[in-house]
Amino acid sequence: MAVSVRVRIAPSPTGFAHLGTASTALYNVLFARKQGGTFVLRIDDTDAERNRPEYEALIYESLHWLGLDWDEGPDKGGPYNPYRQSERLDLYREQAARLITDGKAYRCYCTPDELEAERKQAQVEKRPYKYSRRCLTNPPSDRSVFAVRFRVPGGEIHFTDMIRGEMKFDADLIGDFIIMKSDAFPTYQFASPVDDAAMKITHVIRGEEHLSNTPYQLMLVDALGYERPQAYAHMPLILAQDGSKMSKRKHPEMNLALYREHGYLPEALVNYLALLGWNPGTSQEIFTFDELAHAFSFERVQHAGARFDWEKLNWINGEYIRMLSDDELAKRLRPFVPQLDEETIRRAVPPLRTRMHKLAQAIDYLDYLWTDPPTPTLDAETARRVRSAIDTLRDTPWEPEAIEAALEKAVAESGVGKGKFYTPLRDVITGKKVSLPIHYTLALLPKDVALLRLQRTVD
RNA sequence: GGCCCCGUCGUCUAGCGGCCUAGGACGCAGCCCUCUCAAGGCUGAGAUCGCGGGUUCGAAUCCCGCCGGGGCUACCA
Repeated sequence: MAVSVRVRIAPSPTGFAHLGTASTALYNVLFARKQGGTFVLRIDDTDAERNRPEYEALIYESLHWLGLDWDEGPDKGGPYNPYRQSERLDLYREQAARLITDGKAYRCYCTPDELEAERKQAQVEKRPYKYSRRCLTNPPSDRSVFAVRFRVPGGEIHFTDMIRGEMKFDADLIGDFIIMKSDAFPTYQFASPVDDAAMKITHVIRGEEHLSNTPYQLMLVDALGYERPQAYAHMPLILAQDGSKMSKRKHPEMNLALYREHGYLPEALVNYLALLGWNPGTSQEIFTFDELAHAFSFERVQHAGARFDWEKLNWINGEYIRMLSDDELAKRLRPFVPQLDEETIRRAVPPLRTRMHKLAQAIDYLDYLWTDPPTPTLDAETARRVRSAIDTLRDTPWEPEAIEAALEKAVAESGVGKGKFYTPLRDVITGKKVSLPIHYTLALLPKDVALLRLQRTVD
């Protein structure tokens, strides 16, 4: 009888919500949905120094925006409350005490400086560093501040990674590591496996940076007598364009808020993220969420890190924009052009939709509607053509089709081509070299305003 | 330094011993459409499969070494 799948993400609220969190969350959700399992959100706020509640809110917000909703979490509760590690401190302390009682962990009174000296010494002697176990064999009696160190049993650690297969680590190479900090907070290495066990997590899906951490956590799981998770999956990292690891400092694309601000559709970002490191084995590029959940499998996850590529994201986002209905696109455009009324936005959608790879670009096409462009100086011949445009437009119904027809007639009579005729009109109306097709450009502007802008250049 | 993961067009990738003169997508170039910009259509350039050895009748695919990148080795997660 198979127990139902339970997966989790455990982000740290130490800064803005970032891309890696979204990516990991996505793979967890995809797996959970496919297996009919449960997706848990746990807040890993054991770094008292750097955690901030507002960052936690940012995580909720970003994940909700992406549609990656969780079944259990600090905000909605669940059978394994609480879901914030800072509220589970008693559990970690109890378990650490149990390990100490069992002789599987011990108090370490070494100061950071002393440990640093040990490490340096090892480096000088060109030998791999392992904690000296000074506090295990010969603890000082005159100190009171301590951390708790796990007594690493050594041996070989085996586990299954759903992406890479059977993994094997030599734990004799791992030194005794700290599980409880001197501030009585657990380290990640400790809190994570304790909570995974307590919350009955069956599959641990996380970034590749945790692959080497797995033996640490498995030793703890064994020492505590917990059941091991069924399997792990370590997802390839998302790299910056230059192939380096993404850093918050140098790579703004890490910040999830940025995507919303620029007008990337959450479903497009999800689609892109799914394709970064995974492929369906078919030529399909655009997926609904359900299609992703259905097609997803760890066997088809890439083993190497993948570089983030704006161009591909832009293309996918453009595809999604073009697939939206007129009304839906108008609705999503609203926050980007608050200067415009709904009716105007709605009328701008048809010519706009093929011209954006992100929603914020609408501003470049539409800002002439609320910004008065400078009045250019026209030569005599151009002025003559503008006058003829004014004449024909004055009696034309203010609709794109009618305007187009009227203008084409004026063009034919002018003896010059459309390009020569329309370019100055575009310049006068928008002040730009690029705009929506001229008849839309005109139609979106109130007729009197459009005629005024034209008229004042020829007066 | 030690341990672990990884290495196919610029990028994301297909490939799991012969179907590969290495396929697709993004991007790029040209042409068509066209009032600008897009979108769309059509064509095209682009990878000696990191390098060097093996194994094999035959290797991008298997093995070894090297090089390169990344991760872990924290009282950060």
